[in-house]
Amino acid sequence: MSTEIERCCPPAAEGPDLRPIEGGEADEQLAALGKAIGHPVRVQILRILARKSSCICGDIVEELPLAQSTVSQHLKVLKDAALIRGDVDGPRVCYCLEARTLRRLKALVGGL
Amino acid sequence: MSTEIERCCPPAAEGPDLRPIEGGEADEQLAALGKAIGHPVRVQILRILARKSSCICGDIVEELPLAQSTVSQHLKVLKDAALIRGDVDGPRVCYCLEARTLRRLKALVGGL
DNA sequence: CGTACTCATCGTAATAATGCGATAGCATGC
DNA sequence: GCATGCTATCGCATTATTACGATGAGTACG
Repeated sequence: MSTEIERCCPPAAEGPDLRPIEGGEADEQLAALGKAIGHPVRVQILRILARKSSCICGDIVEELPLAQSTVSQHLKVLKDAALIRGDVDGPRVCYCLEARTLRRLKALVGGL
Repeated sequence: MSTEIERCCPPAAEGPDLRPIEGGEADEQLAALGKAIGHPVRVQILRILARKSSCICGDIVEELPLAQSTVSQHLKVLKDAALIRGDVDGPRVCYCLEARTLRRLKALVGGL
């Protein structure tokens, strides 16, 4: 069997986003995404993931002056908002940006 | 003396934004703006202000199913984030979008 | 002056977010 | 199996947010 079980951070090529950019649903989505990026540490995490073109695991903890549990909690917030994805890679977890949601956020903010 | 003391929502023509789009400062700004739009009601308020091309005062309260004091509190959050501006017009207050900050938000989100 | 109107602020209660240490889960290597 | 390393989750304390009613500040009108 192949040892290349999965790679995180796929090339990211998807179709256009057909979801509406305003209305009640959109408002909720924008608010949820806004809340997710509404903390400096979480913005920093997004930047770290963007910088490392390849995805990264818990090195994020090393880059931040916070306890591991706290970073894990922020990662959970970002994951729940679908701004990042975490693929298990052996004993560690490989996080990466979820490009689709990021595009969605840009579209929603752009519609303001 | 003229009775036209001031109009809120000026034509909005300003130069380009020279502030950096990333770095510690930018992260803080993005997080602060994200937190400000991180509530459905506040997103709705922004939409209301965008819809009424002219600025509006406390009619916002009428459009929302919330107490006046609660709306006022949300308006304060948006004002503290500089996403809106409130000009006093006689006994009432005229709120309008702060286009400059909105552009700043779009630029910051776009840089993600 | 006094009333009416609009809006901000205060006080309060309930809920959510933040951060940490401790602990549990899980895959890997000996 | 057992120890090790990485991550998630739990429990807890502190602080922030949200929502409301009540009250206060301010202007306009009679």
